[in-house]
Amino acid sequence: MDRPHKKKSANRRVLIAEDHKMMREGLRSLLEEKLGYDCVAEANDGYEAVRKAKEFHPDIVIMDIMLPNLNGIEATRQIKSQQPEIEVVVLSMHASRNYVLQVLQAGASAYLLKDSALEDLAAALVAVSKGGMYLSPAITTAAALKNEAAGISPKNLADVQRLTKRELQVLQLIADGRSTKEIAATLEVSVKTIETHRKQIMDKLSIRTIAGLTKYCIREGLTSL
Amino acid sequence: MDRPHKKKSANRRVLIAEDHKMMREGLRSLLEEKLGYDCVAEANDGYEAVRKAKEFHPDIVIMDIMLPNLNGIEATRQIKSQQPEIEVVVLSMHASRNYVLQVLQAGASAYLLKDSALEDLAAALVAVSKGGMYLSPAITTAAALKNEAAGISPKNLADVQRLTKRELQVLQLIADGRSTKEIAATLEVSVKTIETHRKQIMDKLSIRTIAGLTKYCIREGLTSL
DNA sequence: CTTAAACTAAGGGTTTTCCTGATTGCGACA
DNA sequence: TGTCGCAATCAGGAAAACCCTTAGTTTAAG
Repeated sequence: MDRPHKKKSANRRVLIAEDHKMMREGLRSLLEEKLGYDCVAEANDGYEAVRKAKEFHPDIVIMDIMLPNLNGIEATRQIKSQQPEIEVVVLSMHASRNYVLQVLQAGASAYLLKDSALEDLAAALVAVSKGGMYLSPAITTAAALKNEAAGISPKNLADVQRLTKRELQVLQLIADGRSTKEIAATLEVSVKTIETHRKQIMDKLSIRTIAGLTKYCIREGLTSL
Repeated sequence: MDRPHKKKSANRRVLIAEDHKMMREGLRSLLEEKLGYDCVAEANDGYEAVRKAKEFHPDIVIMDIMLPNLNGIEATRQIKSQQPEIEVVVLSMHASRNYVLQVLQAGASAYLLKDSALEDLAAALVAVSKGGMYLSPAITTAAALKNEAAGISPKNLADVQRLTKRELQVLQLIADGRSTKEIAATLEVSVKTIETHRKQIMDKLSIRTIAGLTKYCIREGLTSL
């Protein structure tokens, strides 16, 4: 009664926030032709997503996590803080554990990998319509995550966040392409120290290669391309 | 007459090579519902694309450029060398000039950005069906590129593109985080050989670190995050 | 047939990494 | 006020990777 746009016979109204037009149109086609949803608007970036969510009051927002200008997580946070009745389904390329946590914190109700099947999307949409949650089957630690997300506190905010200041500093330098020796010189400590830090970092992140660390840094915005 | 599968009344048959299932299904929906094509097969990576092209003999292959294991360019090259009558439409995230050149060299007939509109895809498909070429409008240097592509010679190919097939292969594996030893094992050659390739790559690209190579690969779409 | 370029690889010296400890200093907490 | 945990520092020695040079084979081009 307080949501006049919700008529029993109408399809559920969806906003698609995704920066690749082709993906967007593909999604729209899937949603409209196969799943019977109504795509009332599309957004190219995070800001547009927030604006159009306000303008169109969709029931559901399908949100790509990697949006220009304002990323999907932040956009989700803003939408949920202004219109908590809107359900957000986040689409992501990667099954990165940290991401999932952040996404759930931001208030999203579903985390779907982009290589999930249509059925998964359908399942996610049904789940969130009923006020439930949905995590991609591929997210193996789903149950654990939910628990974590429930009792969230800065302490258990992902192994990842447990990097110390020094380690972050070193990690950034590694991803910038500096050698261990250079880093040691820059920070004015011994090479051995940097080696230890690197090992710690790799252990904490469960990443075993420089290439992996670099990618991680790019994902986390610690370095640029 | 030498292509018995081409009947006047049948829809044109398409193979989709794209590693994200959701994108794949979206594309399939667009192609089948809106454009009247027949998606006869889907491929998850480059090798599968080559295999399924042989198996299904589609008229057109829609090929993502960023495929795991064997990238879209190499897959295109292999398909075109075995079945030159198949037209390949390459999809890419980036409007990277070098890429376009490589793609055309590999024998593709169209280069489309993933944020093109459906009409662009439709236009590209029509163009290649008629034996034409199509480049995304966003590729500003399109005309210049075509000329370059016509009179291609290894010399003017930009330092960057002088990487040989083998070197590209090695580069991709490096950026994926494989060690020299692992790469040697994978390609079944000696560690020394890989070292030589790596050195060649670094010389050609003027990049001296793994982190740099990784970033380069990400920029160029040779690896994903 | 000659040349060039891609791919392969070895030898041998240098550097980095990897693994296993160890020490110091600092805040927490009983 | 210990002592516990943890961040930050560093070392030794073996293993791996790196660097530089040289070179054989194959293949495509002229």
